[in-house]
Amino acid sequence: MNLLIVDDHKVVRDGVRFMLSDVEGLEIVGDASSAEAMFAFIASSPVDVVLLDIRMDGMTGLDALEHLSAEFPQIGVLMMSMHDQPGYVRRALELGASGYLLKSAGRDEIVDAIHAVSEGETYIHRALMEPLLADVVGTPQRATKLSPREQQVLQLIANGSENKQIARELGLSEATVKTYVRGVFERLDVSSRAEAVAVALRLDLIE
Amino acid sequence: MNLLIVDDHKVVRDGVRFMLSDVEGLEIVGDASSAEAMFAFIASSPVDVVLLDIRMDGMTGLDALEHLSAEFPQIGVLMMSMHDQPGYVRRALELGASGYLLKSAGRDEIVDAIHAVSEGETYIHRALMEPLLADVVGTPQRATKLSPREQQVLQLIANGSENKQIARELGLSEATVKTYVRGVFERLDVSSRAEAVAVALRLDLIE
DNA sequence: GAACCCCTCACCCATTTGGGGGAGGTGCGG
DNA sequence: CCGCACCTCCCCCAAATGGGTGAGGGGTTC
Repeated sequence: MNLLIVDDHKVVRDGVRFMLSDVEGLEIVGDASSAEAMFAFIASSPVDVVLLDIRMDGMTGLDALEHLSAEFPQIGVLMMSMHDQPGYVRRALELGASGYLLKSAGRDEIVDAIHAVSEGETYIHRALMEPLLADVVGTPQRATKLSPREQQVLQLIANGSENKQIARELGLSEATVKTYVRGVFERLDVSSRAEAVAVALRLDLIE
Repeated sequence: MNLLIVDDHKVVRDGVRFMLSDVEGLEIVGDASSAEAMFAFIASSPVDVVLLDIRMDGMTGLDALEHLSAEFPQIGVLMMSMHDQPGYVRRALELGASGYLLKSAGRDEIVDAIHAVSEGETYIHRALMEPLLADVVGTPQRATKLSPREQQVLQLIANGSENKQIARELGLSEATVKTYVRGVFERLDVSSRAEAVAVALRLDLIE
């Protein structure tokens, strides 16, 4: 089985390499420090499972995941993250991830997860399952995606712009901007710009 | 020389361990996954240099750094981070760090940094020096710290509260809350609550 | 073609925010 | 003791925000 490690932190790449170096039937065929490098590698070499960091420079892990599972659905993607918020897990699964690991995971768990993913199963870290299920069953799931315009507007809000400035910046009327802001509030289930920014930053919807 | 690794991600701890396992004159005497564990270890065993993740569960790396350099000034602290914002670096140095590494660092850089720190020098990742200097020389340095009250207020703002609610929550008058908000704006050099939340989240001043 | 989402804009209205000013109190370090 | 930072509160005022309702057009999907 061919494993590709994608993470922009060299210590993590090397750490995983060492941890998995003596696992039977598993070959680490490469590593990449960016989404671009990952796609380049996949295009030239067969890969069965990708171990993908959820947060990277430039294109984030989630964006990369989206393209990856759209273009190469046969490849199993195991997301790795330092975040244990259910929102991340949910979004990753929606975008086609086969598994979700925390960076606090030990060797055995990583190996288990890779095996599970290579056999088409889904592996989720134990500690994440419960809140995830509660999230699914329970509350009116907070959205995990904004429309492009909404995202733009929220980004500008996070940068300190007020509606008038945003309208000018985007070439819209102020009324339209207000409509988008309301849309953001609804989707994120918040009631102020500040809270919206907090939530969106946590969910990686904006930078 | 005795090195202690502190990071809540097991892959990072193990990665560093493997990377440094064959370095002459360097002994990795232990690792810890939390600030509490770190202090417990230091209390019972001599440590020369601590490799400390800037972000951890519970007490953050920066909090831990503050206590560490206050109580054990003879210990060299090398901060490790995924963040390359100058704000982090500045704050870490203010709090007594001897060096600052990115997690994208390779083996050689880590070894260099540890040696530098053990000899009392300060090691900063090349790419971080320039913006840091620009920051020092240039613009009216954005503050890196809020007063406790300001921090509380901003935290509530990030959670969606408005001034009246904050006042009730903290048992203050609305006027007082407004004063704190103005203080936050000044310190962070921003002009809206939303921007303040964005900046503070990035600087880890609030959760 | 009907349902649905996204984009765009408008009007109304109460409340909140942002930005000045000032002013007392505590407590700590030089 | 004096400054300084922090905490607390008050006044004023213009501007921005949040919360409705409504409405037309474009595109996709079923």
